[in-house]
Amino acid sequence: MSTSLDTTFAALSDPTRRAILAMLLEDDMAVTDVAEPFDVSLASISKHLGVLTAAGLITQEKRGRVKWCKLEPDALRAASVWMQGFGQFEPVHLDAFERFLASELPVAGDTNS
Amino acid sequence: MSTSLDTTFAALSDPTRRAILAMLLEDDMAVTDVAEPFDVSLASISKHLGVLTAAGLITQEKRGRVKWCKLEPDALRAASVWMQGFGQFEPVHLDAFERFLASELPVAGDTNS
DNA sequence: ATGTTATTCAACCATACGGTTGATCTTTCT
DNA sequence: AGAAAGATCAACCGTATGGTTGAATAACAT
Repeated sequence: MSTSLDTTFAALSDPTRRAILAMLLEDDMAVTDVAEPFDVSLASISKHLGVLTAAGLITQEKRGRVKWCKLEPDALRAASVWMQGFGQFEPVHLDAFERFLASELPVAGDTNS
Repeated sequence: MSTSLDTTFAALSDPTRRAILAMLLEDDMAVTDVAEPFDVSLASISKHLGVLTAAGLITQEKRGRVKWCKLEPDALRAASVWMQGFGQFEPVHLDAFERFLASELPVAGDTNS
């Protein structure tokens, strides 16, 4: 299952995809609902979800005509281990994480890099 | 100083660049020496170093005609925090990190993704 | 049977990326 | 001064990426 670090990091390099992951952190979602907050076409989101799936960061399960997207946090483990090897980062403060999520929300149409 | 997660993750998505970072973990290096183990042109490595510099992952200082590359592990902090928010990854075993480094070494010309 | 909703496919476009080669610039060595 | 070493620049090439639109497929509703 473990896809390469190449794929993982490439998947994480896009802000839309990171925002999607953050959304899925709260709960599983249907493709249409994932797409709702973003200002791009559904097809584009579908592609992003494909990239995330290929990277193993999410899984998709079709139930009826709805395809549910589910976060797979374990896929981040390899990348996380790799990165932590470069510095003894102090244990994560949930606060810091919350701030990052906030700064990356898709909400408004601002193209905050 | 903090460049965007976009830039950081994109920089990390290339195996050559990750290998360069791993090399710099041991010691500062001149551009030519960085390039030595790789099977690509010096210009290509120079570009990679430019990407890493733009991402803040390394700094370059010219001394004489030699440009020294220095790892800046702090630049990984933001990305590390972001990732750890997605899972309660147990504290890093240095062993695991060593294994990753080994699996990513540029040594032979094998294109191990 | 027909329509509507959920999602993807296919073709296309512009831009970015990793690589190359050859010229260029700066610094050191003799 | 002239040559060699260290590194980047510039132009180019092929492929990948993120976006679009319109058609297609699949499942549910009437």
